[in-house]
Formats: sequence, C-alpha cells, structure tokens
Amino acid sequence: MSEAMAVESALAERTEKQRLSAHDWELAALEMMADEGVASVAVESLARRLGVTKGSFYWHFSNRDALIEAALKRWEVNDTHNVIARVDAIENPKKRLRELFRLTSREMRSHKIYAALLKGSDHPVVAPVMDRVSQERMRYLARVFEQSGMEPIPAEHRARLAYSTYIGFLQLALQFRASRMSSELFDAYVGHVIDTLIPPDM
Amino acid sequence: MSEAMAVESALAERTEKQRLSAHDWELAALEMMADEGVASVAVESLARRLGVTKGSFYWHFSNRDALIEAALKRWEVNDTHNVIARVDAIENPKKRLRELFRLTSREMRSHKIYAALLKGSDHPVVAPVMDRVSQERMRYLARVFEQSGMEPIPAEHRARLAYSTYIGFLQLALQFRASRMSSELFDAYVGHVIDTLIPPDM
DNA sequence: AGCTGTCAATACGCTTGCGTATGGAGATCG
DNA sequence: CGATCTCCATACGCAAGCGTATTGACAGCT
Repeated sequence: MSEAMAVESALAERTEKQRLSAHDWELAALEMMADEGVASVAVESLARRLGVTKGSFYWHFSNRDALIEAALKRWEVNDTHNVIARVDAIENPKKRLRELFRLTSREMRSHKIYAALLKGSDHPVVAPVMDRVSQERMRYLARVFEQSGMEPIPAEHRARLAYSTYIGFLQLALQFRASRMSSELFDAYVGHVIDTLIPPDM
Repeated sequence: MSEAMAVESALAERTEKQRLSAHDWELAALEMMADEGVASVAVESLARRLGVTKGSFYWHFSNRDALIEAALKRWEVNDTHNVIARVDAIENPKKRLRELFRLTSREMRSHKIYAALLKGSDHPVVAPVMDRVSQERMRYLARVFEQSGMEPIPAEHRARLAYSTYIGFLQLALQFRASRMSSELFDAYVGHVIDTLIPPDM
C-alpha cells in the first residue's frame, strides 16, 4: 500500500531526499522488473533513473545479483502473504475460493511483477523464489479445495489446474496484445472459470 | 519428423557437409532457443556451435533479427499446423478434444520451444508470431468445444481456459524444479484436467 | 575546527555481443 | 586455365554492462 505509493513517487522524492538507501534501490529494481523484466534491471540504467551514478549503487550492494535478491525478498514477504491473508478470514471455503479468484483478477501491479519473474525464472536468483512462492500458493489452494469437499488427490490436481490457469492467463493478457479483453468480457471469463473450477456438485 | 532428426544431428552432419545454408542456421537457432531461450540466440555462439565463424553468418543473413524471424517462420508453419492436422481427422468432437489434450501432453521438444518463445515474447519479432499462433490455436479449441455442444460464448471462454491451462502448466513443469511430476502423477493430472474441462454433462 | 563515517562522482579495465570490411579458398563454368 | 560465384576467416570498431579504485562532498560528533 504505502509501498506502492513509495514506488510511484520514487523519482519525485529524489529531488528532496538527495541520499539514497538500499531500500530505494530495491523499490526501483522492482519497478523496473515489473515494466521491462528481470533482465532489464541494470545498475547503470537504474542509477540514471534515480539521478545518481553507479558509484552510489556499489556502496549499498556488492553486485547486481545482491540487489535482485534483496528486491525479491522484499516482494516475497510483502506480496505473497498479503493475498492469502486477505481472504483467509472468510469462513465458507467455497466462498473463500470464489473471493480468491475475484481478488486475484484485480491488482495489476502485483501480477505484472509476477509475470516478469516468471519470464526471468532462468536466473539462478529468481528461480528458487518463484519455486517457493508457487509451491506455497498451490498448497494453499489445494487445502481450500479440500475444505470445499474434494478428496486430497483431486484437490491437489485441481489446485495445480487452477494455478496453471492463473499463470496462463497472465501470459495471454499481459504479453499478447491480441488477447486483451474488455472489462465486461473479462468479468464474464472470470465467472466462467469460477463455475468450471469450483465444484458446484459437492 | 526428419526436421527433428536434422536438428539432432546438425553438428554431426557438419563434419561431412562443410558448407552451410541459411536452413542450417535456422535449425541451430531453433535448437538454441529451445534449450536456452530466445535471448541466448547469439550469432557468435551459434557460429562456434556450427564450427564456423560469424563471417559465414552474415553472408546468409543481414542481421540477428533476420535469423530469428526466419527460424520462427519455419517453426510456425511446421509445428502449429502439424498438431491440429493430426487430430482433426477424429470424427467425434469430444474424443478429438481428449486426444488433443493427450497428444499435447507428449512431444516435449515442441513445448520447449513454445515455452521459450513465451518467455521471449517481449522481443518485437517474437511477439507477433506468438500472437498469431496463440490466437489460431484458441480459435480451433473454441470451435471444437462448440462442436461438443457448448454455446459460442461459453465455448470461447472454455477455450481460453484450456489454453491458459496449457501455458501455465508449461511454466510450472519446465521452469520450476519443485513442480515436476512422476509420469503416473502426470497422467493422473492430465486425466483430471480432461474430466474437468471437457463437459461430460452435455 | 577537525575527524570520521556515509553516500556519491569519476575514471578505468574487462567481457560480450553486434555489425562491417576485406581478403581468401574452393568449386564451377566458360 | 582463368574468371566468377559461393561460402567463410580475420580483423576491426563500437556499444552496453559489470565491477574496481580512487577521490570528493557533506553531516554529525567531539
């Protein structure tokens, strides 16, 4: 929340706050990743963006990978736990699932970063993070499917299916210009997904 | 088929056939893309791989993008139409869908390239190709869902859902070490997907 | 006022990768 | 047998990006 704001006005703040902290670099890195992918996180270009030179960067971080690692750490704790925490209050597991789907279908910024990390998951620093995050989210999904009345094995399959749907949709929507939808069409699609993937029969 | 073989033995052939053609470079580029992604298609490294220097490359192609474009063109006509053609013979649309799912769940090589292109779809040459291919495949899916008895709109949604599942699974399976499955588990998963996405009720 | 610690600028070397220029070897054709 | 065409090697220039070394500016403390 104030995280997102801080990112937005990172450049503006710089005019007043001449000195930077590691924190500022991490936010800028996340911003960069969301817009242009992990590969585009370059220290010299980031430095330009922040109005300094790389002399500053190498004071805060030992190298580029250290920055990426720190930024991802920040992202992992902030974003992942947030989404789950927000729906976990809902009692009825099926309602919780539907709400989870609906919630996930908003919040573009978080998804842009996730998609970027997905694409950049050949990077040795990125891979383990994505591995953990995906695993964790799928486990949570499987648990809720179980609580909705499915047997453990089908629940696990359904969780994988649902999560694949999420990932696949990200690609379709964010990468391909041709498969962008109007908001009504999108809502209808989300409805269809919910009806198809959340068992109405049991 | 002989395409795949030609790729496999591209390096071996080189010993006898000292002179290369544009065709050879395109195959090597596809090979490289499948293994290490679009970004790794570099003329100097490819040249080393083929046992020549880049002096050769720039005789056949004007620049790197021209190679990528040519390779993708070759891939697009070969791979995309192949998959569809192979199931299109089956009369019963539901059987055809199931067969399509099952067929798709084999053939690793084709998927590796597709996944690589997916990740590299920020490249201006790659994007339009992926755009076309995805669009075409989804349209085909939607048609078969319709023929299976669904109304046009739900069929379109279901096609998008199914295709998202495919894309998402590719990521999960190919990128993340943690979510690789045994072949029995995989088969069970494919079964679950088929049961969930192919309407048994109508 | 001087010292010290913090953040940043400048300058340098190194690697990778693209693209160009030019010359050379082998085949083929006349 | 020489000319030409095809394919390739070598050598070069150039830009981007990482990382290092050194120096400098400013703040806070003593």
